Amino acid sequence: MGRAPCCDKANVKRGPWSPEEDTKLKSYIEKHGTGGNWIALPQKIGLKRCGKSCRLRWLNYLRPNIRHGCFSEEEDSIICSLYLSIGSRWSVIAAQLPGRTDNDIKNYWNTRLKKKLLGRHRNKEQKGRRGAGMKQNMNYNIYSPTPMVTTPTSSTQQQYWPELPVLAPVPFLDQLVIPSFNDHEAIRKLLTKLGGRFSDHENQPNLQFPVDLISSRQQNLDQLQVLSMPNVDDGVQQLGQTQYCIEGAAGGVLNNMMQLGGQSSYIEQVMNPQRLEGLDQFLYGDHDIASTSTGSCWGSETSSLAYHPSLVASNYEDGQVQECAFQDQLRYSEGQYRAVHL
DNA sequence: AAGTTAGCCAACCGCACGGGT
DNA sequence: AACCCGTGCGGTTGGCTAACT
Repeated sequence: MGRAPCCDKANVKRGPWSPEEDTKLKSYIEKHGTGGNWIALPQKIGLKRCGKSCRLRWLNYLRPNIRHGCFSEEEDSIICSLYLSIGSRWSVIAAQLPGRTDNDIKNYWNTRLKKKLLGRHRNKEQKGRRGAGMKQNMNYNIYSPTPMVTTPTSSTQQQYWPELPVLAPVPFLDQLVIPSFNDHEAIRKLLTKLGGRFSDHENQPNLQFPVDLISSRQQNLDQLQVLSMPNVDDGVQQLGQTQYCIEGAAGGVLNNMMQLGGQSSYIEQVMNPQRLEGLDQFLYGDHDIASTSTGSCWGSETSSLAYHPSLVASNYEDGQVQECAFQDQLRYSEGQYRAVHL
């Protein structure tokens, strides 16, 4: 025997919402709030709708500051980065894009962004098979959390990305489904080609996040820290230790990140513009990706996390919360995400 | 012009989780 | 500890529209 349905399916209206229904729901919630009980809400208003349907309509369409369509390049980059790191956690991704809903992002990813990525990838691969040479300067790595290091052992002072910490366990990601060889994997491989370089996880099982970077990052967050969803809280507390930035962000996002804090930020330390080039060019440019070979591979099937605090806090400037984005985040999260002034 | 296909997106479904009892 | 119930979430569906044949 399954659980009882949340409402009487026979007596609730389904399908598209009428303007009248929208008005009723919106005006009521604006005046009285949800009352903490979506199930009872439609009866109070006199709507013949399921409570869940009301909630969905409000969250995805009626609540203030909702934006639909016209995703910016920055948003594309953020979505891609987060998707590659945390998978289809649409609500988490949406929380980073004020005004966007998880449903919107999900639809956008499934209908456009994924195809955009794969389409380009395939085109480039075909190109590559036609004999394109190796591109040597594609050594940026949008995933590595570590700063570029100049090795004195090289006569040319070559820079390299230390193979650190590649797959540090992220508490709330340990249940991620290991992707089969499907689109996820294809995209991951693609992004790897863009420069994702991962160390051999098996050979370096106990990698730790560099302490100096942790402290640096945390100093920048002393104005405000955004704690993530409940089951993520523990992970957030360990952000500095376990998470690293993969934001293949477009310039605006990067700028926002760099604005965080007055001092040299984590992002500045770990991000090399060259490394961002890959994703952006992949998305928007005409970079010859397939001709690139970095010998990269994903160190493990488990996903790493891109949910770095700098991204979370990308709407903050000089420690001040930009009110709109802040409130929107709070509103959207409905308590699932808590902004905490420390 | 009519039929077919593909793309998009709002809405629904069902499961998991967490709080309350 | 077990159960109930509301909520949140991701996956899926169905309808509308545009593009194509």
